[in-house]
Amino acid sequence: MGRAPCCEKMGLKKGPWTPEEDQILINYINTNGHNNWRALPKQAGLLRCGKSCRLRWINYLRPDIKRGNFTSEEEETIIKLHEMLGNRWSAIAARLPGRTDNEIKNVWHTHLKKRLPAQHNNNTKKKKNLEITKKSNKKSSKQRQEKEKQEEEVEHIKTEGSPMSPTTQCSSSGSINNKNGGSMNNSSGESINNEDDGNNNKDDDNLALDDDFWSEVLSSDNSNDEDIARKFEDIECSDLFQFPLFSSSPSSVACDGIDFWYDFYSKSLELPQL
DNA sequence: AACAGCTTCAACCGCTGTCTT
DNA sequence: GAAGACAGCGGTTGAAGCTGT
Repeated sequence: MGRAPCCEKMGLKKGPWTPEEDQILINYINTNGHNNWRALPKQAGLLRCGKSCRLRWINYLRPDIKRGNFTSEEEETIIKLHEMLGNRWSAIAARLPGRTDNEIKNVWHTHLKKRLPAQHNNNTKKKKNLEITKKSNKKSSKQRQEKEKQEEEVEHIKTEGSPMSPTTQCSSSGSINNKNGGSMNNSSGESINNEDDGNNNKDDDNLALDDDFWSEVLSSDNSNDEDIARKFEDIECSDLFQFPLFSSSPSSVACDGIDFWYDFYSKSLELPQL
C-alpha cells in the first residue's frame, strides 16, 4: 500500500510555532473546526503540514488543555495506568482529562520512569532468562511460541483467574526497557510512595505486570488480538465469567480492548490474592 | 563568568489502522 | 478486494534551559 509523504517538503515551515501561527490556527479551528487536517493549513493560510497543525492543536492550543505541573495524584494515576496499559499514551491520556498523550509521555520519561520501585528487580531477572530462551528460539519458531504463550495466558486465566502472573513475563519490546537495559530497577531502591503500596507489593508477588506483558497481549498484530479475543470468547461462558471481576461487563471482552484491559486489571487489583 | 553535562519538552518522523473509492 | 488518503499513535530528536564545576 503506497503512501504519499505527509506533506510537500518544499515551502512548509518546521520547528517551533510562533504566536501568530498559533492565533491563526486557533481562529480557524474556532470558526471552521478541523474536519480535514490535511486541507486545514492551506485553508487557514498556514505554511505548515496538517500533521503539524493537528499536533499543535492537540498538544498545546486546545482550550481544554490543563497546563502546569502534574499533581501527585495524576502521577500516581499515570504510573498505575502505565502498569496496566503499557506505553499506550493516548489511552492513558484519555483517562486524564486535560492532559495530552505527548505530555504524559514526556512526564513518564523524565520523571516517573525514574521512580519505578525496586519491585522490578525480580522481574528483570526472570525477563533476562526469558530473553535468552527466546533469542535461542526466535528464528525457528517465533510464531508458534507466541501462539503458545497466548494459550498459556488463557490457560492461566482459566486456572488462576488472572493473566497478571509473573510467569507471563515476556520479551522486552518497549523502548523503556531497551533504552535502559532493564533499568526499571531504581538504583536507589526508592519505591513509589503511595497508599497503594500494598497493591504494588501484591503486584510484585503475584500480579507482576510489566509493559512487555501488555505489549504482547495487546500487540498491534491484529491476528494475535483476534486470536486472543476469540479465546476469551471461547471461554467466556465456561470459566472466565465465573470470576467476579468479569461479572459486571462480560460483553466488554469482545468490544473495547483498552477499556476491557483497564477494567480487567482494575478489578483484579480489587480482588484478594487468587 | 564560562563551560560542560544534564534535563525538559515541543515538535518531527515513520508506521499502522481505518475509511473511502 | 485492492489501492489510496488520511488521522492518529508512539518513538525519537534537538534546542533551550538548568545545574554543577
